[in-house]
Amino acid sequence: MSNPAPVDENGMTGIAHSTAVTAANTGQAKQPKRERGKQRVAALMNAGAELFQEKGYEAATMTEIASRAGAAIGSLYQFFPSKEALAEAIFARYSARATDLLQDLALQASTLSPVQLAEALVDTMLALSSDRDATIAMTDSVTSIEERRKPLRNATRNTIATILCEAVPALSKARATVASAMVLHIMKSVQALAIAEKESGQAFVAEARTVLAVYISQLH
Amino acid sequence: MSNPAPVDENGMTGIAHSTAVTAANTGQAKQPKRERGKQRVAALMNAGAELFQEKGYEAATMTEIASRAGAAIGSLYQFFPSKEALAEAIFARYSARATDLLQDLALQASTLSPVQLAEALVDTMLALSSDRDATIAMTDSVTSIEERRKPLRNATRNTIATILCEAVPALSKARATVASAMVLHIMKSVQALAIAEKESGQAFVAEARTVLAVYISQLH
Amino acid sequence: MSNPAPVDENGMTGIAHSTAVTAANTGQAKQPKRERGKQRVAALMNAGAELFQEKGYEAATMTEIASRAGAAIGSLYQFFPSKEALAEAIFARYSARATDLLQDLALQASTLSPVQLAEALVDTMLALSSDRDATIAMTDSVTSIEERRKPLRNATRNTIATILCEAVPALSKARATVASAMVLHIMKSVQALAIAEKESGQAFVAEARTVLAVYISQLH
Amino acid sequence: MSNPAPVDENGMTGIAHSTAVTAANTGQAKQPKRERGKQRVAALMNAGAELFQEKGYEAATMTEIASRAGAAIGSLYQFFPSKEALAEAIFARYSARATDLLQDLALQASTLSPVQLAEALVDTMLALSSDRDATIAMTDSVTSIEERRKPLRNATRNTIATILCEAVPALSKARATVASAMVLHIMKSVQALAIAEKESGQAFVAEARTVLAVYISQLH
DNA sequence: AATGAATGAGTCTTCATTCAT
DNA sequence: TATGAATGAAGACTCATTCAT
Repeated sequence: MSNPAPVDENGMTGIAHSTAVTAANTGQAKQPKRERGKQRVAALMNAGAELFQEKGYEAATMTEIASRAGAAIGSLYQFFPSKEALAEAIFARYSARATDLLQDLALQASTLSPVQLAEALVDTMLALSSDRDATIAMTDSVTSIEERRKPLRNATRNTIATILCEAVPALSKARATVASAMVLHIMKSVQALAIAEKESGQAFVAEARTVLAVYISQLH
Repeated sequence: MSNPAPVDENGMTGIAHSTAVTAANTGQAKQPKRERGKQRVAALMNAGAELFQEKGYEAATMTEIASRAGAAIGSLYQFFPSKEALAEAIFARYSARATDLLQDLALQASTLSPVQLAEALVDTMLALSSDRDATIAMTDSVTSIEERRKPLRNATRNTIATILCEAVPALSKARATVASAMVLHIMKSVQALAIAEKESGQAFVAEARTVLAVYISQLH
Repeated sequence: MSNPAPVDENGMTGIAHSTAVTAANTGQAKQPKRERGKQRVAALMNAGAELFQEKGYEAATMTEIASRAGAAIGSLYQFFPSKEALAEAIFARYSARATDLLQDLALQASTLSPVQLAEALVDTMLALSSDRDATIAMTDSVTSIEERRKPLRNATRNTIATILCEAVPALSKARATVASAMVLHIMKSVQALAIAEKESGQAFVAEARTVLAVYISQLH
Repeated sequence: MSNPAPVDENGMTGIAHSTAVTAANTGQAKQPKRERGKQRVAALMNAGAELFQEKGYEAATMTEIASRAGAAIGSLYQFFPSKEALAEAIFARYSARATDLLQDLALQASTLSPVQLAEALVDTMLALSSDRDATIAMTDSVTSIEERRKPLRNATRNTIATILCEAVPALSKARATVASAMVLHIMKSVQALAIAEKESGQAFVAEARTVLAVYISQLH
């Protein structure tokens, strides 16, 4: 909302389905043992993602994040030992989701027509929008995320390149690489244009599907 | 650099050539009377734009901005009464440049082929990239800029829509509006892809030109 | 170790053998009813004494103390209702030990030569060194201990004065008082010099015995 | 006051008179440029030394230190970028003073009788008492000071050993080394006993002079 | 006009203590 | 009784802004 058209790199890996999706794999965060704890961790991460996206990483305060999740500041620190750790956990969750989604798509790529593929890619983007804004907001400020982002982006592009090669058998490896970047960029228009503007959103999503289909169709 | 692929909305107005390009239109900034003052203001704004882009709005400190511009903190406040005022001045400069550039393009639009138009649009984007990153970095944190951005974007889209209508006479007003958003988004890929990755940058710029040409050509 | 040469006042009372050695005399600590409880209390106090000495009173955290004693934080609070209560219990234990030791020495003082007395005093100091560091570390931060320390010191001096009077019958009460303070101070060199420097430690202990013997011998 | 009998190692170097005594040589502290600044730095260091000694390093808060010096918290941080930096500056001042004082004494050692030497040593101690308590309070908590302390102590002992050798020509190097440690320890009784107890203080100072004279006289 | 020391509100983070399980 | 998650007051430190020089 406050980030009307953030179109950064996105992220979806070519690696097998991410094993863990919880905060723990990020590093220091204490793993919640009880069911209650899991819910709290999720609430905390959601609140963090929202606030990071609304006001930016630096401007979002840990106190407000805890407060929005209905927790005390101490509780937030029980699970995430630092603001950066929280940011990394959010990034990890986003990264895992993106990876899973694209991976699934790769499995069916060879059976899809350009139009169907375009639709599937747009849908993938729509499903990820929630954490994406937060991820973008964190990039400039959190060094560790800045570093993790490039690999994610490369993995994503590779997977898309693979998908393109399956959908368009004649496509050379080299062309697929460049094309994957453009496909990814066009996919982002869904978030940049459609989501930011609810009214005319539908028209933009439709346009994105069209452009993607046209672009994929003309690849050779 | 630190902002690998920031592809937000950009900004180019449909309004007549911006009247003032200096900080003056921000309202707060004191107008320097002599040449020396103008240079200092420019240096200050450049330093601010650089730092905002490198570290993000919040992380950039007024002290460091002044320091990079070779000025004392007191001098910075002499011209820009607050950090927000500095941010607005930088945004205003970017906004004015974008407006001017696109406005010029609109004058020649009717004489250009789709391919030529695509090239011109890409060139416009390349010319603006320096201040764009800073503008994006400021958006989340500076409320006043968040508000100014939408109008800029709308104006930009209108101008692009106008350009498209002139280049593709058969295009309806409604379609031109949606198309302008997509054109703008594709233009941003230049910054998102090409600038962020110097090595393969050229290939991406070329791809952007192609995609834009293809997209414009198929409009009707 | 981290307290290379802490030579504060020490503590040994002139009062009869301390009645209770456990945390009980602190007032707050709950008396454990079974053997297992006693062990746990001792473990907790030992862990506290160690940590207070290693990192200082403030830097030592209740969580780490419990953890080192192999107990949960809740258990620690079961026996010691506050950090200060734990500190007081440790002080009380040290105080009682010191009192007992010196008291025993007083009983035999009249039968000892200056050299033998010097040796006995040095041995007393060596026996107490473990808790002394912790006690010193707590003094600055825990008001209640700061207050308890002076009485302990006075009592200790009184007992030493008594010992000196028995060992050196000609000694006046007034002189014995001043001398006791100096004797105590020299005793502390054992901890300050000998313990802190393991290599040359033996030489220092020997020197302390000598000085003490010389000092006592010349009293009159 | 709250540290009635702190008798840690002290510090006086054998190196030539310390070059700089200001806070700057400690490391990061910004050097005050105006006269006003120097006064402020001194006030800040005095307040820090007082509070560290009264409540211990951890318990003393930066806010209270600034407040006692009549400065804002921000001003304190202008000169001392961290609590540790302040601690180091105080230690450096103490270290320099101690070095200077002992060095001066070494120059006249050969002309002094044991009694005169004893008096001079006691006077040296009295002159240093103000910063000594603070230094001791900082030792446990500030790693960098813990490390600096041993060298200071060694240097001090060396200088004292040199003094003893000049005063007692027959003294072997080895014996002088051990003796210097004991002399230093006895010197500390001045602070431990005399200063802590104002009433009977005089008697203790006198006793210290006596013991020192006796000890030095019997060296051979 | 230029300078940079001074200010203090606001941020992240820690940790003693409580209490539901 | 034992456990450890939850709480929030308090502390170190930063930085936008002011103002005396």
